[in-house]
Amino acid sequence: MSKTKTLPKLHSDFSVDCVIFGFDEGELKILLIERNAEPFDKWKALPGNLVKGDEEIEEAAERVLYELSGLENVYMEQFRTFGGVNRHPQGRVITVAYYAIIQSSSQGLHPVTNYAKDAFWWPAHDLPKLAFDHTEIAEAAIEQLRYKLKHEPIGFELLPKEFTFSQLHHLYEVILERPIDKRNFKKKIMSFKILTDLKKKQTGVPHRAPWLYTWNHNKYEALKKKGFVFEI
Amino acid sequence: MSKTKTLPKLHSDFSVDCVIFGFDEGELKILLIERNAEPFDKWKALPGNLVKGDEEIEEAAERVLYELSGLENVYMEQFRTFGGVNRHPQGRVITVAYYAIIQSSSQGLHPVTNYAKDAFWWPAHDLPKLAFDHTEIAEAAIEQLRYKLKHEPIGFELLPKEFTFSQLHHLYEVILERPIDKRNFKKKIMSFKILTDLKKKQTGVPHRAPWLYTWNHNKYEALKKKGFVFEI
DNA sequence: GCAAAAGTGTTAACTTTACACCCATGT
DNA sequence: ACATGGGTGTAAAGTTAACACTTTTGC
Repeated sequence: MSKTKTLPKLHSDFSVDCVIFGFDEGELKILLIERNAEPFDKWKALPGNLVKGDEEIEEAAERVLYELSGLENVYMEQFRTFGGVNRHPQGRVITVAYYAIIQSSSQGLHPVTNYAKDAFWWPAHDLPKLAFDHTEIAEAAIEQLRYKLKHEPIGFELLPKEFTFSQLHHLYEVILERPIDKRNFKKKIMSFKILTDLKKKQTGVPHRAPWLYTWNHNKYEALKKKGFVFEI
Repeated sequence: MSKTKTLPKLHSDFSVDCVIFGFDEGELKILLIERNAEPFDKWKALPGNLVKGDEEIEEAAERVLYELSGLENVYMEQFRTFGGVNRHPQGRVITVAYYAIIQSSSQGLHPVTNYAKDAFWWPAHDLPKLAFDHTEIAEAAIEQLRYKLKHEPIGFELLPKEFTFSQLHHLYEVILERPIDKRNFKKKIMSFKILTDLKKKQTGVPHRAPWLYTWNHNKYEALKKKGFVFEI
């Protein structure tokens, strides 16, 4: 018998949890579910699931998001792994946490599974008690989001494809929790040259109609290659 | 029988891997070991180990570092979890990767275990082929280190307690791989007021003796609380 | 006295901040 | 015509970048 054949078989049960951010009604929201199985039956929780034996971790995170929202190709990033010894009542289950950023939170969710019907948006600044260590995970994700917002152009991912300058401005003020000068903010964003002016105005507003913009992702990627760094 | 009692038992075998950085002979180095067990017997690898059932992940990373170096209370941070389906020949073993930064790499290692005797420093810019997916892990850690070096005062952790300005300057130039103006760099670092001037000079050098400084960790923490952000 | 690295200041270019009024639209 | 939010420019302050020579020490 060769040496390698005598090696013990190893096995992992581990999960992914997703902190899915949306921005709606002028505030940052997180998608929660109500569990309908033990452990923590009936508790609110982050969407998550065990990772299958033949599944890449990121695939699993994408699956969780897809089942809940019908969305694919969304901004998603692994940010930390949580593995407290007693975090899971069924044994040692570590969880790899991802955060995702999706557009237009109230509309546009097309859940694919049954259990997703109980998903709902919750204001990020006022989270309820969550199952497992999900409160800690969600808070870490919010911190991470704030950080990213300052250093990468991810704010656009939270807005509809066509958005106004005020929407973007508000988003930054709300998530970073500080006032930002409107004119200076516009100058800075414009100087990056990563927005396309759609040359059309929003309609149906009871005041001066604002111009619409869209984010030019390709242009950003091109600039980034040349060493450009986004900073607010 | 209550519902909870029927839940299946879950179990994880997972590991930590540590990318331990040192700075010596004017270059960035990584601590490697040569494995003396299957799988990947005789291969060079990152130090790492399975996490015990009742052990916190961070504890496990600290244990790995301690066994190899005798060091505790070292700058260490989890940076990503790697879980490719086929990364481990014995089954699905995901690994939580940490990087650590230690002072004065060539001296000062006091390994605690036997297997650590085969640990050695290797230049970070010229890594050999490593076991498992360790090459990918090490490269991700180097990228992370560069990033951190620009945004947090971790350069000091790589230097001896008492260091000269040139040492610090070199360290930044070498790790960031670009020339940095000596005078401007000094002005910037000094403006942060996180160094203590030891008012004594290095001795035994065949040229003008440089002043020695030490990093004032407490002062940095105090400033950070007031909103100060370190940026190079 | 020479080789080696340490130490030091000024100016111009650029970036950031502070700040207030008029404009377009719907009702 | 008025209420609502949209849109715009300038000047002062602060920061960053470029740049070269003199000093100290050991041999």
